[in-house]
Amino acid sequence: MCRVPVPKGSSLNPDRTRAAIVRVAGDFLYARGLDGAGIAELCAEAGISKETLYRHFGSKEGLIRAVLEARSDRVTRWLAQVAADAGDEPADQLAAVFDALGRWYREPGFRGCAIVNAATQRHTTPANEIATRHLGRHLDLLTTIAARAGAADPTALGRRLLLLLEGATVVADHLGAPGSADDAREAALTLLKCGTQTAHSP
Amino acid sequence: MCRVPVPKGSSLNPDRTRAAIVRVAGDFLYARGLDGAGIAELCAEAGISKETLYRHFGSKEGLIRAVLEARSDRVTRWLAQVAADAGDEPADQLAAVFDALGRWYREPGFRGCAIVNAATQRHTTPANEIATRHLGRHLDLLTTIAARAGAADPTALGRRLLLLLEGATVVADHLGAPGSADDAREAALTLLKCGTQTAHSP
DNA sequence: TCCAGATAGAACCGATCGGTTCGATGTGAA
DNA sequence: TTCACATCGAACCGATCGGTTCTATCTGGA
Repeated sequence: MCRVPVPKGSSLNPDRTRAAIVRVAGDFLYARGLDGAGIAELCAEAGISKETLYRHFGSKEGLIRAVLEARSDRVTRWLAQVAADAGDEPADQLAAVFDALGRWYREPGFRGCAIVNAATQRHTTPANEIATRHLGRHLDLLTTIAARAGAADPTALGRRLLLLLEGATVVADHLGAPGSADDAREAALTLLKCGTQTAHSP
Repeated sequence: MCRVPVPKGSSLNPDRTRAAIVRVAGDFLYARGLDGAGIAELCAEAGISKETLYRHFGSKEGLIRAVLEARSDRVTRWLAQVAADAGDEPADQLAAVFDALGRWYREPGFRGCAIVNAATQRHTTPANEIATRHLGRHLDLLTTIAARAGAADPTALGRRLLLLLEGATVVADHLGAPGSADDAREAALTLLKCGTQTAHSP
């Protein structure tokens, strides 16, 4: 009841604490922008003290790096899983990816891609590097799908599909058009068809 | 030589002063980000006093609004002119637009679209509204081209082309790939061809 | 000729920023 | 039992923030 540094009965687990901070701070910084909230408010939101934050992350930039890397890993795994769950047909995988994006765009609090947003706000390391790697991961996924579809030039097709993915996210955010995912899906399927030498139906 | 409020021989012209501030502040805020520089440094960069800035714009947000509106107008006119200069063929106009974007991506100091960046950093009015209108203007241009090309569904094709435009800008910025404009051009021409009922060559 | 207004430059304001330190209090492993 | 460590809450730090106010100086139109 009274305010004590370590509440009785609490379990002291630094790793778990750190993970919890990354999770809460990630949501908070995404919603408010990197410069839209101070450390004090962030700590209050996370229910931790500033000392705890600085012991775990060293600085605000350190926290941001941890948050962005965790988010990039999560999003990358998410899209890969969505594609994998869509079966073996590349066109189905592509459609599933954009459909998943569309559901994301419609979630309350959607504000675009957190990693791209962060790189836009900072445009310096580490945000920049994490964003570059993040887009590269998306490019890998799309290029792989393009290759499995038998594209004449899988890397070129992958790059074009990436434009649709990133464009859809920007348009959903700033034009207020979550339906951009549907447009992107249809465009992607068109590019896939036109970029594929032979239909591989038996 | 000595520091005087109004240098001898200077011509007092508030409108011209205001326009100059918008121009310099636009470049400065684009390069540094809206929260990356303070008013004091901005005024030093523009060679004006804080009082002058606040008399013309009232607040930092007022300055940002003026800067973004001016930028949106300029970019919109620029792309429309590029399309107009490319002749009557819709495919040529589309290619010219993406080629022009590619030249922009390669300019030193390119940092993505200033308006989209601002909306990402603020995500509140007025930046949000200006960004929405800005994307809408691009959409108008692309939809018009799609319609003139005889697209079966000009508005749908316009929306898909917009994804390519915005996606190319994001990818050029954060993946460090100015060649995204070429990818976008090829994808756009493919979508145009596939979305057009009949080739209108005589 | 005169005066309203534009402007520079500097001082100043309260608020907030990121970050540090400290004491009190608890946990968990040796 | 002991002690290193995790944690909270609060006080504190210098710097910077956006914004205001002042004086002095010059322009441009009445």
